[in-house]
Amino acid sequence: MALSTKPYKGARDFYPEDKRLQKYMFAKWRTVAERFGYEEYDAPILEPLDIYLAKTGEEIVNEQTYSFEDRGGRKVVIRPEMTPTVSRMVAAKRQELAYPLRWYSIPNLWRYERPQRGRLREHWQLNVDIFGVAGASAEYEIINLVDSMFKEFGAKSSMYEVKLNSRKLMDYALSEYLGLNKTQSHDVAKLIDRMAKMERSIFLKRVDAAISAKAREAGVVEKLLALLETKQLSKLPEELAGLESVKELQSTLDLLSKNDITNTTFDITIMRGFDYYTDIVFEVFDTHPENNRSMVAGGRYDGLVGLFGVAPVPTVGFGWGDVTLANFLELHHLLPDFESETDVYIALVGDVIADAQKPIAQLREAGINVAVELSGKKLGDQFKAADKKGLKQVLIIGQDEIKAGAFTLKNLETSKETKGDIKTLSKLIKA
RNA sequence: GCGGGUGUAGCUCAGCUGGUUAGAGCGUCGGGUUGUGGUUCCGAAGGCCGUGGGUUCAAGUCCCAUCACUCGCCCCA
Repeated sequence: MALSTKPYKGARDFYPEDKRLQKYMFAKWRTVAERFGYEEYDAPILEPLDIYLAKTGEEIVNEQTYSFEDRGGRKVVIRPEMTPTVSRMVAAKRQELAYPLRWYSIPNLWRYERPQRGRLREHWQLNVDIFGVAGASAEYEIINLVDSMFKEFGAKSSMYEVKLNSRKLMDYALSEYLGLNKTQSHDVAKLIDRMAKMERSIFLKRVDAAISAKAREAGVVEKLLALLETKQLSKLPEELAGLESVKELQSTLDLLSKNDITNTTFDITIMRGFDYYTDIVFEVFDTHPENNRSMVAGGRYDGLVGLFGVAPVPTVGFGWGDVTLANFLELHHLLPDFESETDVYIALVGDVIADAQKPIAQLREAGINVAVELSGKKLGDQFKAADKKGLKQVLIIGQDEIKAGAFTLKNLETSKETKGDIKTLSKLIKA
Protein backbone atom coordinates (compact mmCIF):
# COMPACT_ATOMS: atom_id res chain seq x y z
CA MET A 1 0.00 0.00 0.00
CA ALA A 2 1.64 3.20 -1.18
CA LEU A 3 1.55 6.23 1.05
CA SER A 4 -0.81 8.99 -0.05
CA THR A 5 0.79 12.16 -1.37
CA LYS A 6 -2.26 14.25 -0.59
CA PRO A 7 -2.10 16.80 2.17
CA TYR A 8 -4.35 16.35 5.19
CA LYS A 9 -8.06 16.92 4.49
CA GLY A 10 -8.97 20.58 4.34
CA ALA A 11 -5.33 21.68 4.55
CA ARG A 12 -2.99 22.86 1.82
CA ASP A 13 0.51 22.25 0.58
CA PHE A 14 2.23 25.43 -0.47
CA TYR A 15 4.40 24.70 -3.48
CA PRO A 16 6.78 27.57 -4.35
CA GLU A 17 4.26 29.16 -6.71
CA ASP A 18 1.57 29.02 -4.00
CA LYS A 19 3.97 30.37 -1.43
CA ARG A 20 4.76 33.31 -3.70
CA LEU A 21 1.09 34.29 -3.71
CA GLN A 22 0.97 33.99 0.05
CA LYS A 23 4.12 36.04 0.49
CA TYR A 24 2.63 38.70 -1.76
CA MET A 25 -0.58 38.94 0.25
CA PHE A 26 1.16 38.91 3.60
CA ALA A 27 3.67 41.56 2.50
CA LYS A 28 0.89 43.96 1.53
CA TRP A 29 -1.01 43.28 4.73
CA ARG A 30 2.13 43.98 6.74
CA THR A 31 3.03 47.08 4.77
CA VAL A 32 -0.33 48.75 5.34
CA ALA A 33 -0.70 47.64 8.96
CA GLU A 34 2.70 49.10 9.74
CA ARG A 35 1.87 52.24 7.76
CA PHE A 36 -0.91 52.77 10.31
CA GLY A 37 1.47 52.21 13.21
CA TYR A 38 0.50 48.62 14.04
CA GLU A 39 3.10 46.24 15.47
CA GLU A 40 3.31 42.54 14.71
CA TYR A 41 2.98 39.93 17.46
CA ASP A 42 2.63 36.17 17.57
CA ALA A 43 1.81 33.39 20.04
CA PRO A 44 1.82 29.60 20.37
CA ILE A 45 -0.45 27.61 18.10
CA LEU A 46 -1.70 25.67 21.16
CA GLU A 47 -3.86 27.30 23.80
CA PRO A 48 -5.50 25.92 26.92
CA LEU A 49 -9.06 24.84 26.23
CA ASP A 50 -10.67 27.07 28.82
CA ILE A 51 -9.90 30.38 27.12
CA TYR A 52 -12.39 29.37 24.42
CA LEU A 53 -14.93 27.91 26.82
CA ALA A 54 -15.12 31.26 28.56
CA LYS A 55 -16.63 32.99 25.60
CA THR A 56 -18.51 30.40 23.53
CA GLY A 57 -20.55 27.29 24.13
CA GLU A 58 -18.79 24.06 24.99
CA GLU A 59 -20.30 22.26 22.03
CA ILE A 60 -18.69 24.51 19.48
CA VAL A 61 -15.30 24.07 21.09
CA ASN A 62 -15.59 20.30 21.25
CA GLU A 63 -17.09 19.76 17.83
CA GLN A 64 -15.36 22.40 15.79
CA THR A 65 -11.83 22.54 17.12
CA TYR A 66 -8.84 20.28 17.19
CA SER A 67 -8.62 19.59 20.90
CA PHE A 68 -6.81 16.94 22.89
CA GLU A 69 -5.21 16.17 26.19
CA ASP A 70 -1.46 16.49 26.49
CA ARG A 71 0.71 13.98 28.37
CA GLY A 72 0.33 15.97 31.54
CA GLY A 73 -3.47 15.77 31.38
CA ARG A 74 -3.89 19.38 30.24
CA LYS A 75 -6.68 20.05 27.79
CA VAL A 76 -5.37 21.97 24.81
CA VAL A 77 -6.76 23.33 21.54
CA ILE A 78 -5.09 24.20 18.26
CA ARG A 79 -6.16 27.82 18.04
CA PRO A 80 -9.30 28.31 15.92
CA GLU A 81 -9.06 32.10 16.15
CA MET A 82 -6.70 34.72 17.47
CA THR A 83 -8.96 37.01 19.46
CA PRO A 84 -8.87 35.12 22.79
CA THR A 85 -5.09 34.78 22.47
CA VAL A 86 -4.46 38.46 21.89
CA SER A 87 -6.85 39.33 24.69
CA ARG A 88 -4.88 37.03 26.97
CA MET A 89 -1.62 38.68 25.95
CA VAL A 90 -2.94 42.18 26.53
CA ALA A 91 -4.44 41.18 29.88
CA ALA A 92 -1.09 39.73 30.98
CA LYS A 93 0.59 43.12 30.50
CA ARG A 94 -2.49 45.24 31.12
CA GLN A 95 -0.68 47.75 33.32
CA GLU A 96 2.52 48.26 31.43
CA LEU A 97 1.34 48.57 27.82
CA ALA A 98 1.03 51.98 26.17
CA TYR A 99 -2.48 52.72 24.88
CA PRO A 100 -3.81 53.06 22.30
CA LEU A 101 -2.18 49.76 21.56
CA ARG A 102 -2.05 48.81 17.89
CA TRP A 103 -1.25 45.19 17.15
CA TYR A 104 -1.52 42.82 14.22
CA SER A 105 -0.70 39.20 13.47
CA ILE A 106 -1.09 36.64 10.67
CA PRO A 107 -1.68 33.36 12.49
CA ASN A 108 -2.39 29.95 11.02
CA LEU A 109 -5.75 28.81 12.43
CA TRP A 110 -7.52 25.43 12.48
CA ARG A 111 -11.14 24.42 12.77
CA TYR A 112 -12.58 20.95 12.61
CA GLU A 113 -15.38 20.96 10.09
CA ARG A 114 -16.30 19.88 6.63
CA PRO A 115 -14.35 21.85 3.99
CA GLN A 116 -16.22 23.79 1.33
CA ARG A 117 -15.50 26.62 -1.08
CA GLY A 118 -13.61 29.44 0.59
CA ARG A 119 -13.63 27.58 3.88
CA LEU A 120 -10.96 25.04 4.72
CA ARG A 121 -9.92 23.38 7.94
CA GLU A 122 -6.80 25.46 8.02
CA HIS A 123 -6.26 29.05 7.02
CA TRP A 124 -4.15 32.08 7.69
CA GLN A 125 -5.95 35.11 8.98
CA LEU A 126 -4.82 38.66 9.34
CA ASN A 127 -5.88 40.00 12.73
CA VAL A 128 -5.70 43.71 13.44
CA ASP A 129 -6.79 45.20 16.76
CA ILE A 130 -6.70 48.54 18.48
CA PHE A 131 -6.90 48.49 22.28
CA GLY A 132 -7.78 51.32 24.63
CA VAL A 133 -10.01 53.57 22.53
CA ALA A 134 -13.67 53.77 23.50
CA GLY A 135 -14.99 56.13 20.83
CA ALA A 136 -15.81 56.01 17.13
CA SER A 137 -12.33 57.11 16.13
CA ALA A 138 -11.19 53.52 16.70
CA GLU A 139 -13.87 52.10 14.39
CA TYR A 140 -13.01 54.74 11.85
CA GLU A 141 -9.31 53.94 11.95
CA ILE A 142 -9.87 50.20 11.62
CA ILE A 143 -12.21 50.53 8.63
CA ASN A 144 -9.95 53.12 7.07
CA LEU A 145 -7.10 50.63 7.41
CA VAL A 146 -9.11 47.82 5.79
CA ASP A 147 -9.98 50.17 2.96
CA SER A 148 -6.31 51.07 2.48
CA MET A 149 -5.44 47.39 2.29
CA PHE A 150 -7.97 46.78 -0.46
CA LYS A 151 -6.55 49.72 -2.38
CA GLU A 152 -3.00 48.44 -1.82
CA PHE A 153 -4.05 45.25 -3.59
CA GLY A 154 -5.25 47.36 -6.49
CA ALA A 155 -8.96 47.04 -5.74
CA LYS A 156 -11.41 49.79 -6.66
CA SER A 157 -14.11 50.99 -4.28
CA SER A 158 -16.74 49.43 -6.50
CA MET A 159 -15.35 45.94 -5.92
CA TYR A 160 -16.20 45.75 -2.21
CA GLU A 161 -18.51 47.31 0.32
CA VAL A 162 -18.37 47.77 4.05
CA LYS A 163 -21.55 47.19 6.02
CA LEU A 164 -21.90 48.51 9.54
CA ASN A 165 -24.30 47.86 12.35
CA SER A 166 -24.41 47.91 16.13
CA ARG A 167 -25.06 44.95 18.39
CA LYS A 168 -26.16 47.27 21.18
CA LEU A 169 -28.67 48.89 18.87
CA MET A 170 -30.00 45.50 17.83
CA ASP A 171 -30.14 44.18 21.38
CA TYR A 172 -32.15 47.21 22.41
CA ALA A 173 -34.38 46.98 19.35
CA LEU A 174 -35.16 43.32 19.93
CA SER A 175 -35.67 43.41 23.68
CA GLU A 176 -37.03 46.89 24.38
CA TYR A 177 -38.46 48.15 21.10
CA LEU A 178 -39.99 44.81 20.08
CA GLY A 179 -40.34 43.45 23.58
CA LEU A 180 -38.89 40.00 22.93
CA ASN A 181 -37.50 37.89 25.74
CA LYS A 182 -33.95 36.62 25.81
CA THR A 183 -34.51 33.38 23.90
CA GLN A 184 -36.68 35.02 21.29
CA SER A 185 -34.18 37.85 20.79
CA HIS A 186 -31.37 35.38 20.34
CA ASP A 187 -33.28 33.28 17.81
CA VAL A 188 -34.50 36.26 15.83
CA ALA A 189 -30.99 37.73 15.81
CA LYS A 190 -29.64 34.51 14.28
CA LEU A 191 -32.37 34.64 11.66
CA ILE A 192 -31.60 38.24 10.74
CA ASP A 193 -27.97 37.24 10.38
CA ARG A 194 -28.93 34.69 7.75
CA MET A 195 -31.75 36.67 6.17
CA ALA A 196 -29.87 37.50 2.99
CA LYS A 197 -29.27 33.82 2.27
CA MET A 198 -32.86 32.81 2.89
CA GLU A 199 -36.01 33.04 0.88
CA ARG A 200 -38.41 35.62 2.18
CA SER A 201 -41.20 33.14 2.85
CA ILE A 202 -38.91 30.85 4.84
CA PHE A 203 -37.61 33.78 6.82
CA LEU A 204 -41.14 34.83 7.73
CA LYS A 205 -42.07 31.31 8.72
CA ARG A 206 -39.09 31.00 11.01
CA VAL A 207 -39.63 34.38 12.60
CA ASP A 208 -43.18 33.34 13.35
CA ALA A 209 -41.92 30.16 14.92
CA ALA A 210 -39.33 31.99 17.00
CA ILE A 211 -41.68 34.39 18.77
CA SER A 212 -44.63 33.82 21.03
CA ALA A 213 -48.28 33.95 19.98
CA LYS A 214 -48.78 36.93 22.23
CA ALA A 215 -46.01 38.85 20.47
CA ARG A 216 -47.44 37.92 17.07
CA GLU A 217 -50.82 39.27 18.10
CA ALA A 218 -49.21 42.47 19.31
CA GLY A 219 -47.92 43.07 15.76
CA VAL A 220 -44.28 42.41 16.53
CA VAL A 221 -43.65 40.74 13.17
CA GLU A 222 -44.86 43.77 11.22
CA LYS A 223 -42.83 46.05 13.47
CA LEU A 224 -39.73 43.92 12.93
CA LEU A 225 -40.14 43.82 9.16
CA ALA A 226 -40.57 47.58 9.02
CA LEU A 227 -37.44 47.99 11.11
CA LEU A 228 -35.46 45.69 8.84
CA GLU A 229 -36.41 47.85 5.88
CA THR A 230 -34.47 50.74 7.38
CA LYS A 231 -31.61 51.66 5.08
CA GLN A 232 -30.42 54.81 6.80
CA LEU A 233 -29.68 55.70 10.38
CA SER A 234 -31.81 58.83 10.09
CA LYS A 235 -34.84 56.72 9.23
CA LEU A 236 -34.74 54.69 12.45
CA PRO A 237 -37.78 54.95 14.73
CA GLU A 238 -37.50 57.77 17.25
CA GLU A 239 -37.20 55.36 20.15
CA LEU A 240 -33.97 53.99 18.67
CA ALA A 241 -32.56 57.09 17.01
CA GLY A 242 -31.42 58.61 20.30
CA LEU A 243 -29.25 55.68 21.38
CA GLU A 244 -25.57 56.27 22.03
CA SER A 245 -24.70 53.47 19.60
CA VAL A 246 -26.54 55.20 16.80
CA LYS A 247 -24.48 58.31 17.40
CA GLU A 248 -21.35 56.21 17.33
CA LEU A 249 -22.41 54.65 14.06
CA GLN A 250 -23.17 58.06 12.63
CA SER A 251 -19.85 59.57 13.60
CA THR A 252 -17.98 56.55 12.23
CA LEU A 253 -19.78 56.99 8.90
CA ASP A 254 -19.16 60.74 8.96
CA LEU A 255 -15.45 60.31 9.54
CA LEU A 256 -15.23 57.78 6.73
CA SER A 257 -17.11 59.89 4.21
CA LYS A 258 -14.96 62.89 5.08
CA ASN A 259 -12.00 60.70 4.11
CA ASP A 260 -13.72 59.80 0.82
CA ILE A 261 -14.54 56.27 1.89
CA THR A 262 -18.09 56.15 0.61
CA ASN A 263 -18.65 52.45 0.05
CA THR A 264 -19.49 52.08 3.72
CA THR A 265 -23.12 51.87 4.69
CA PHE A 266 -25.38 51.15 7.63
CA ASP A 267 -26.93 47.70 7.26
CA ILE A 268 -29.33 46.60 9.94
CA THR A 269 -29.02 42.93 8.97
CA ILE A 270 -25.34 42.64 9.90
CA MET A 271 -25.26 40.72 13.17
CA ARG A 272 -22.10 38.56 13.36
CA GLY A 273 -22.47 35.18 14.96
CA PHE A 274 -20.29 35.69 17.94
CA ASP A 275 -21.41 36.76 21.34
CA TYR A 276 -18.30 38.64 22.35
CA TYR A 277 -19.05 41.67 20.20
CA THR A 278 -20.36 44.44 22.40
CA ASP A 279 -21.29 47.23 20.03
CA ILE A 280 -20.38 48.15 16.48
CA VAL A 281 -19.88 45.24 14.08
CA PHE A 282 -18.93 45.32 10.42
CA GLU A 283 -18.32 43.10 7.45
CA VAL A 284 -16.76 43.69 4.08
CA PHE A 285 -18.45 42.01 1.12
CA ASP A 286 -17.26 41.29 -2.37
CA THR A 287 -19.61 43.04 -4.79
CA HIS A 288 -18.89 40.48 -7.51
CA PRO A 289 -22.12 38.51 -8.03
CA GLU A 290 -20.25 35.19 -8.10
CA ASN A 291 -18.55 35.78 -4.79
CA ASN A 292 -21.12 37.59 -2.75
CA ARG A 293 -19.63 36.62 0.54
CA SER A 294 -18.20 38.24 3.61
CA MET A 295 -14.43 38.62 3.39
CA VAL A 296 -13.57 40.68 6.42
CA ALA A 297 -15.45 40.67 9.69
CA GLY A 298 -14.91 42.56 12.87
CA GLY A 299 -16.21 44.90 15.46
CA ARG A 300 -15.94 46.13 19.00
CA TYR A 301 -15.40 43.69 21.84
CA ASP A 302 -14.88 45.60 25.05
CA GLY A 303 -15.31 42.68 27.41
CA LEU A 304 -12.77 40.07 26.41
CA VAL A 305 -9.61 41.35 28.04
CA GLY A 306 -11.52 41.70 31.29
CA LEU A 307 -12.23 37.95 31.35
CA PHE A 308 -8.62 37.46 32.41
CA GLY A 309 -9.19 39.17 35.71
CA VAL A 310 -8.00 42.67 34.88
CA ALA A 311 -9.86 45.93 34.25
CA PRO A 312 -11.58 45.79 30.81
CA VAL A 313 -9.95 47.37 27.79
CA PRO A 314 -12.11 48.71 24.96
CA THR A 315 -11.11 47.01 21.72
CA VAL A 316 -11.93 47.11 18.03
CA GLY A 317 -10.54 44.59 15.60
CA PHE A 318 -11.14 42.40 12.58
CA GLY A 319 -10.06 39.22 10.86
CA TRP A 320 -9.38 38.65 7.18
CA GLY A 321 -8.69 35.17 5.80
CA ASP A 322 -6.10 34.37 3.16
CA VAL A 323 -8.48 32.09 1.23
CA THR A 324 -11.18 34.73 0.86
CA LEU A 325 -8.59 37.33 -0.11
CA ALA A 326 -7.08 35.04 -2.76
CA ASN A 327 -10.56 34.35 -4.17
CA PHE A 328 -11.25 38.06 -4.32
CA LEU A 329 -7.96 38.93 -6.03
CA GLU A 330 -8.37 36.16 -8.56
CA LEU A 331 -11.95 37.02 -9.42
CA HIS A 332 -11.13 40.69 -9.95
CA HIS A 333 -7.93 39.94 -11.89
CA LEU A 334 -5.78 41.69 -9.34
CA LEU A 335 -3.03 39.09 -9.18
CA PRO A 336 0.35 40.09 -10.61
CA ASP A 337 2.64 37.63 -12.37
CA PHE A 338 4.96 36.26 -9.77
CA GLU A 339 8.65 35.92 -10.53
CA SER A 340 11.24 33.61 -9.11
CA GLU A 341 13.31 34.82 -6.19
CA THR A 342 16.42 33.75 -8.09
CA ASP A 343 17.97 36.50 -10.22
CA VAL A 344 20.43 34.54 -12.31
CA TYR A 345 21.15 30.93 -13.24
CA ILE A 346 24.71 29.75 -13.73
CA ALA A 347 25.34 27.37 -16.62
CA LEU A 348 28.62 25.49 -16.31
CA VAL A 349 30.46 24.22 -19.37
CA GLY A 350 32.96 21.45 -18.75
CA ASP A 351 34.51 20.62 -15.40
CA VAL A 352 34.85 24.14 -14.06
CA ILE A 353 32.99 23.85 -10.77
CA ALA A 354 36.10 24.70 -8.73
CA ASP A 355 37.17 27.69 -10.80
CA ALA A 356 33.62 29.00 -11.04
CA GLN A 357 33.27 29.52 -7.30
CA LYS A 358 35.02 32.85 -7.21
CA PRO A 359 32.88 34.70 -9.74
CA ILE A 360 29.75 33.12 -8.23
CA ALA A 361 30.73 34.36 -4.78
CA GLN A 362 31.31 37.82 -6.20
CA LEU A 363 27.78 37.88 -7.59
CA ARG A 364 26.33 36.87 -4.25
CA GLU A 365 28.37 39.49 -2.46
CA ALA A 366 26.82 42.02 -4.80
CA GLY A 367 23.40 41.02 -3.42
CA ILE A 368 22.37 38.87 -6.36
CA ASN A 369 20.45 35.62 -5.85
CA VAL A 370 22.35 32.96 -7.74
CA ALA A 371 21.42 29.35 -8.47
CA VAL A 372 24.04 27.07 -10.01
CA GLU A 373 23.24 24.28 -12.46
CA LEU A 374 25.00 21.26 -10.98
CA SER A 375 23.69 18.52 -13.24
CA GLY A 376 26.53 18.54 -15.79
CA LYS A 377 23.95 18.46 -18.57
CA LYS A 378 24.56 19.76 -22.05
CA LEU A 379 24.43 23.52 -22.32
CA GLY A 380 21.16 23.43 -24.25
CA ASP A 381 19.53 21.41 -21.49
CA GLN A 382 20.83 23.84 -18.90
CA PHE A 383 19.02 26.61 -20.76
CA LYS A 384 15.89 24.49 -20.79
CA ALA A 385 16.15 24.03 -17.04
CA ALA A 386 16.54 27.77 -16.48
CA ASP A 387 13.57 28.48 -18.69
CA LYS A 388 11.40 25.95 -16.91
CA LYS A 389 12.19 27.53 -13.58
CA GLY A 390 10.97 30.83 -15.01
CA LEU A 391 14.40 32.43 -14.76
CA LYS A 392 15.23 35.19 -17.16
CA GLN A 393 18.99 35.44 -17.02
CA VAL A 394 21.69 32.83 -17.47
CA LEU A 395 25.40 33.37 -16.93
CA ILE A 396 27.70 31.00 -18.78
CA ILE A 397 30.93 29.92 -17.13
CA GLY A 398 33.42 27.71 -19.02
CA GLN A 399 37.19 27.42 -19.38
CA ASP A 400 37.32 30.27 -21.92
CA GLU A 401 35.43 32.68 -19.64
CA ILE A 402 37.51 31.87 -16.59
CA LYS A 403 40.75 32.41 -18.50
CA ALA A 404 39.55 35.68 -19.96
CA GLY A 405 37.81 36.90 -16.82
CA ALA A 406 34.89 37.83 -19.06
CA PHE A 407 31.56 36.02 -18.90
CA THR A 408 28.50 35.77 -21.08
CA LEU A 409 25.14 36.82 -19.68
CA LYS A 410 22.12 35.81 -21.69
CA ASN A 411 18.67 37.28 -21.24
CA LEU A 412 16.20 34.53 -22.06
CA GLU A 413 13.37 36.90 -22.82
CA THR A 414 15.20 39.00 -25.35
CA SER A 415 17.82 36.39 -26.33
CA LYS A 416 20.34 39.18 -26.00
CA GLU A 417 23.85 38.26 -24.85
CA THR A 418 26.28 40.54 -23.11
CA LYS A 419 29.96 39.90 -22.40
CA GLY A 420 31.82 41.47 -19.53
CA ASP A 421 33.44 41.07 -16.13
CA ILE A 422 31.44 40.22 -13.01
CA LYS A 423 31.21 43.81 -11.84
CA THR A 424 29.70 45.04 -15.08
CA LEU A 425 27.34 42.09 -15.35
CA SER A 426 26.24 42.46 -11.73
CA LYS A 427 24.85 45.87 -12.51
CA LEU A 428 23.06 44.51 -15.53
CA ILE A 429 21.49 41.65 -13.59
CA LYS A 430 20.18 43.96 -10.91
CA ALA A 431 18.76 46.44 -13.40
C1' G B 1 -24.08 15.51 11.52
C1' C B 2 -27.54 15.85 6.71
C1' G B 3 -28.21 16.19 1.23
C1' G B 4 -26.43 16.61 -4.21
C1' G B 5 -22.44 15.74 -7.83
C1' U B 6 -17.95 13.34 -9.53
C1' G B 7 -14.06 9.22 -9.61
C1' U B 8 -10.59 6.70 -16.86
C1' A B 9 -2.44 8.44 -17.87
C1' G B 10 1.19 13.29 -13.66
C1' C B 11 -2.91 17.26 -15.21
C1' U B 12 -7.65 18.48 -18.10
C1' C B 13 -10.87 15.32 -20.16
C1' A B 14 -13.16 11.87 -24.51
C1' G B 15 -14.96 6.93 -24.56
C1' C B 16 -22.38 6.83 -28.49
C1' U B 17 -27.61 2.65 -26.80
C1' G B 18 -22.49 -2.99 -22.61
C1' G B 19 -18.93 -5.93 -27.79
C1' U B 20 -11.93 -7.56 -29.46
C1' U B 21 -5.14 -5.16 -27.90
C1' A B 22 -8.81 1.97 -23.62
C1' G B 23 -7.87 7.38 -26.55
C1' A B 24 -6.62 12.94 -27.16
C1' G B 25 -4.35 17.52 -25.63
C1' C B 26 -0.95 19.36 -22.17
C1' G B 27 3.10 17.78 -19.16
C1' U B 28 7.44 14.37 -18.48
C1' C B 29 11.69 11.82 -20.70
C1' G B 30 14.91 10.81 -25.17
C1' G B 31 16.57 12.42 -30.07
C1' G B 32 17.28 16.19 -34.59
C1' U B 33 26.30 15.37 -33.96
C1' U B 34 30.10 17.21 -29.60
C1' G B 35 29.23 25.69 -26.02
C1' U B 36 22.80 28.25 -26.64
C1' G B 37 16.59 27.65 -24.33
C1' G B 38 11.51 28.98 -25.23
C1' U B 39 8.56 28.24 -31.17
C1' U B 40 9.07 23.33 -34.65
C1' C B 41 9.97 18.06 -36.09
C1' C B 42 10.59 12.66 -34.66
C1' G B 43 10.10 9.09 -30.83
C1' A B 44 9.18 6.89 -25.88
C1' A B 45 7.46 5.94 -21.14
C1' G B 46 3.07 6.22 -18.31
C1' G B 47 -3.75 3.39 -16.82
C1' C B 48 -6.05 -3.79 -12.58
C1' C B 49 -11.00 2.78 -15.88
C1' G B 50 -11.12 4.66 -7.02
C1' U B 51 -12.07 -0.25 -4.27
C1' G B 52 -15.19 -4.69 -3.33
C1' G B 53 -19.29 -7.46 -4.84
C1' G B 54 -23.36 -8.50 -8.38
C1' U B 55 -26.08 -8.96 -13.37
C1' U B 56 -24.32 -10.88 -18.30
C1' C B 57 -21.61 -15.13 -23.23
C1' A B 58 -19.24 -10.20 -22.53
C1' A B 59 -18.68 -4.44 -17.82
C1' G B 60 -14.71 1.69 -18.21
C1' U B 61 -20.02 1.48 -19.64
C1' C B 62 -25.71 -1.45 -15.91
C1' C B 63 -26.97 -2.50 -10.31
C1' C B 64 -25.47 -2.50 -4.96
C1' A B 65 -22.00 -1.32 -1.29
C1' U B 66 -17.69 1.22 0.25
C1' C B 67 -13.90 4.91 0.12
C1' A B 68 -12.09 9.50 -1.72
C1' C B 69 -12.79 14.21 -3.66
C1' U B 70 -16.22 18.21 -4.44
C1' C B 71 -20.57 21.60 -3.98
C1' G B 72 -24.42 22.97 -0.66
C1' C B 73 -26.96 22.71 4.43
C1' C B 74 -25.87 23.09 9.79
C1' C B 75 -22.17 26.34 12.05
C1' C B 76 -19.15 30.47 11.47
C1' A B 77 -13.77 32.37 14.69
